[in-house]
Amino acid sequence: MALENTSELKKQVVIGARENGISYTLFRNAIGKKLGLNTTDFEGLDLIFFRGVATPSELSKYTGLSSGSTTAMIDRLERSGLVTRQANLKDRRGTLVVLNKEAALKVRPLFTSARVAQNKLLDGYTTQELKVLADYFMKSTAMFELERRYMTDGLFEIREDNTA
Amino acid sequence: MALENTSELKKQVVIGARENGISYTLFRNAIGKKLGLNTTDFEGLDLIFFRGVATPSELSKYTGLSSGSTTAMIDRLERSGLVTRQANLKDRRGTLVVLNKEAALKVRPLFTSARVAQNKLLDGYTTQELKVLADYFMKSTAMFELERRYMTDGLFEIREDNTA
DNA sequence: CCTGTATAATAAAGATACTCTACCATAGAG
DNA sequence: CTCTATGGTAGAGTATCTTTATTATACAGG
Repeated sequence: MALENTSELKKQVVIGARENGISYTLFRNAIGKKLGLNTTDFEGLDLIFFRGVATPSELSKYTGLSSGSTTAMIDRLERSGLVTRQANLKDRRGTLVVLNKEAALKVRPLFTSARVAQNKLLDGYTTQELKVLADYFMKSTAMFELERRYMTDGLFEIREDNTA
Repeated sequence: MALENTSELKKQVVIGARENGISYTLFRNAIGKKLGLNTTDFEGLDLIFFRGVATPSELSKYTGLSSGSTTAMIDRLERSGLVTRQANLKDRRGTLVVLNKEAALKVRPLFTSARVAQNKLLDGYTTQELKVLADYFMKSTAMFELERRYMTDGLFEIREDNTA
């Protein structure tokens, strides 16, 4: 029974991961709408929010957008008063996009409820179980990243900032 | 040490979940691009692919699109020969969108590699650990769904197809 | 039965966002 | 101190999204 059960469990995990991803995306879209931002702009803001700073190139990679669209996105965010472009002293070709203080005050509260709920959810797991979850996410992320590169570039590229 | 460790682990899980979501989305976008579909159309096709059938309403909820955009999306998928609209005998107002056989043959191979990799990844976990993962995803999905409703509707609605 | 209201889906207009190409400035290699 | 690669922006043309209006059907109540 344990063996069949395992197969069934694996299916549940795969489907669960999928549905979790969907609900997470829809939740984030709802926040974006609350802020009056479209999906793209909120995705960008989200990265800047978590990192504090981001370059247009990073935003482009993160969102999968073309460089032109990324410029337009930053324009819109800047016009909305949420972010500011700053000179990049390390590379004078580049630009840094930083989050405005008022933006942080506007965005953070919208995440509060979910953050609390997520913490409460994780309180229900033992240290050992949390390790399993953290381990899974790390490996799953690496896996999807590899699969994406495999899809995009045709085949593995050995040298790269990542392992693989 | 165990207690501090737990707090740190929770952070890792939160960040891991986030990055996993990002990599999953980018991976799926790469598949969509391979099929010559934009993000929206592929998201729709993806639902139809996993379910076999879907109504326009379901597609609208799933993608977060307006009804008009959903109609346009189905038009494009139909023009691409990937899906077909069928009459819904249970509700004559409605329509059913079904996946064409050729589409399945075209789409499935693109998921094969990732499916195998995902299976291999899950092989590394015990039955007990898989239960933890499945449990987490179920609860996390419900949590985000509740948070989304909370965000969208302003407050909880007790009666609904879900628990809450 | 048949009237009122809600739901499913579509259509078309106008606004918005995306891709692509071209372009400028700077970095880094040889 | 050239040559090529990288970071970013601009603008044209195309594609997509939202909004409003419309048609058809469902379902509840009198």
